[in-house]
This record gives sequence, structure tokens and C-alpha cells, in this order.
Amino acid sequence: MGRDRHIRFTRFELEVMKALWELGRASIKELQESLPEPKRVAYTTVQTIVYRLEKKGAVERAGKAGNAHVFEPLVKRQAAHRRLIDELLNLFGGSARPLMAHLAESGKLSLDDLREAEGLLAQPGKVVTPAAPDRAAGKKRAVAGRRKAGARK
Amino acid sequence: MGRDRHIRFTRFELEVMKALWELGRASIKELQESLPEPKRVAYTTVQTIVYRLEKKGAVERAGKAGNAHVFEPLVKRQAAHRRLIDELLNLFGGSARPLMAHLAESGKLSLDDLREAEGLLAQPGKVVTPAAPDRAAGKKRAVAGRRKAGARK
DNA sequence: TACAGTTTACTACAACTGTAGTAGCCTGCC
DNA sequence: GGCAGGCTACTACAGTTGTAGTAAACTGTA
Repeated sequence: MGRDRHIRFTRFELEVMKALWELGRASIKELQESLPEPKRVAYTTVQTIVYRLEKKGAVERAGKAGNAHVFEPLVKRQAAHRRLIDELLNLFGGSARPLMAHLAESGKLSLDDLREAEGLLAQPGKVVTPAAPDRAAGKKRAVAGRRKAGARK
Repeated sequence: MGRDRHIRFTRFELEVMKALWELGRASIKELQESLPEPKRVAYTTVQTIVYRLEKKGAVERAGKAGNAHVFEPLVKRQAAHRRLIDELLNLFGGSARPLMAHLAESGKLSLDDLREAEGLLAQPGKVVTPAAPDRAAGKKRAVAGRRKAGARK
């Protein structure tokens, strides 16, 4: 019965997950060091967060590097993001429109961004219906194939 | 020039604020009753949240209706939403693009939404200064009276 | 004016979060 | 084989959040 887990991340947990998603896999130390300057906390603090994430089933130990455990995310970035977005959307009454309006108003949205989104919507392969099997909301998480950290940014 | 502080809302606080924004002004009772069925909690629970919101400066008492206090939001919905969005955006590396991609992928975005956003961007009245270095998202988090020795328990 | 019902003001408290210290277990190195 | 250091496992603790109970204050009504 290990179906969909509705893991909820706290701010700091998200911060750590973000780092882990970025790195793909990492030791506590690496995670700590990858945290942006302003939020660089004690090693053991990061450790605690990672342990909690492990208990929540958001990460897992994937071998060791010397004496240190190496962790890997079990929850996919996409899934987590989607959840966050859904929550935000819900606050806006479920519609993306007000969100877009805000984005536009605050200058966070460029015409280019819009064009790209338009392109995505137009893509026939990207059926807008929940038909995509691979990226279907993490349901059957059979952790097996892990992909390298997406090279975005 | 109400330089509004960056008040951070918890999930439930947001829920209550949402109700208050919706109603404009309301008593505890009205707020409680306006909460969507599933999250209808005890009267005093709502009361506690409202009091906390008051302490945070997010709402204020605006007269009474009979024996009951009537509360009004001090924080504007827009401001709060913007903050939330900024946070989410930050998680996405600051760019709205991945956010849009998710929205598009999950079918939350329609072409109409895009058209509308485009319209907003085109509006000359809305000076969308892309140079607005308003990315000062929460840094000097002071706010909230530091009440010392609470010595609860 | 005396009540009964409605509200308010406080108080309580456990779970969750952020932050970190400490004792001991491994490992590579001499 | 013995150490120095890096890590791991635990433990700690205060502040935040979710949830609510209770006694005292207020108010409209008979």
C-alpha cells in the first residue's frame, strides 16, 4: 500500500530538496555547502532535515562515498512543483488567470515566456489531457531509473 | 505610501484571510461559517487564528456588529498573493518560464489565459519596468513582536 | 432588571519546524 | 595498530501552528 504520498515540504526542506534535485545525489556535506550563502546553516541542521526527509520518504540513501552516505531524491522535482503550484492555484480560486495577471503586473512575465508557453500548448505531443504516461503525477513510483539532474538554468 | 511589511501566513491563516478578503469584513462567526465544509473547524479555532492575524497586523477590528467584533483585512490580497508567487518563483530559479511550463503541461493554462496576459503586457498604462529590482523578497524579516519568556507548559 | 445565549479573552497543548550540540563509529594514513 | 578527523546517530529545545476548552463579559428580551 505504498501509493501516492502527499508529502508536504516545509520551506527549509524544500530548500534542501532543491539542492538535491540540482545535484542529483549528494552527501550531507555537499548539500550543506551548496546552500546559498544566506541560508548556510550548521552541518547537523542540514543533517536533521535530510533525516526528516528520509523519514518522510522524500529521499533515500544510495550508497556511500567513503565514510559518508549519499542521498538521492525519491520525489521528483516535477511532482513537488506541481503540488506547490496546485496549492497556489487553489488560493486563486483554481484558475491560472489571476496568477498570470500578477506575473504580468510585477514584470515577472515576458512576452517570450508567453510565446514559449503558447508553443507548449500547441505541441501535439504534449496533449493537455492527463494522458502522458511517463510524467503522470508520480503514482507508480517504482524507483529504478533515475535521471541526472536536469540541466536547466 | 504604505510600505507593507512582509507578513508570512501559514496555510490556515491564508484560508482565513481568503475568506476575509472575500467578505470584505466579517465577524469571527461569519468567517467560521464561510470556511469550506471540509475545513470547518471550531469557532474558537478560527478565533485564535484571527487573533494571531491581528497580532501580526494582517487584520484589524473595524467596529462591532451587536456584541461581536468585525474584522477587516489590513493586508491586501494582491500583496499577499504577490509574495506567495515570488516565493514559488524563487523556487523555480526566479523565472516564470518553468512555472508556465508546468501550468501548460497540467492543462491549467489555456490559450485564452495567454492572450489575456499578453494583453496585460501590452497595456501602456501598466508600466512593466523590467528593470524593477523589486526582487527584494523577504530579507530583513523583523516584524512580529518578540515576546520573550512565554514559559508555556 | 434578571436571564440566557452569544462573544470575548485567555489558556492549553501536542505536533511540527528550525537549529544545533555531543558522543561515538569509521577510515585513511603513518 | 593507533590516531585524527570527518560522519553518523541521537538528543535537545525553543518558537510556530493547528485545535480547542473555559470562564467571564456583553446584550437583547421578557
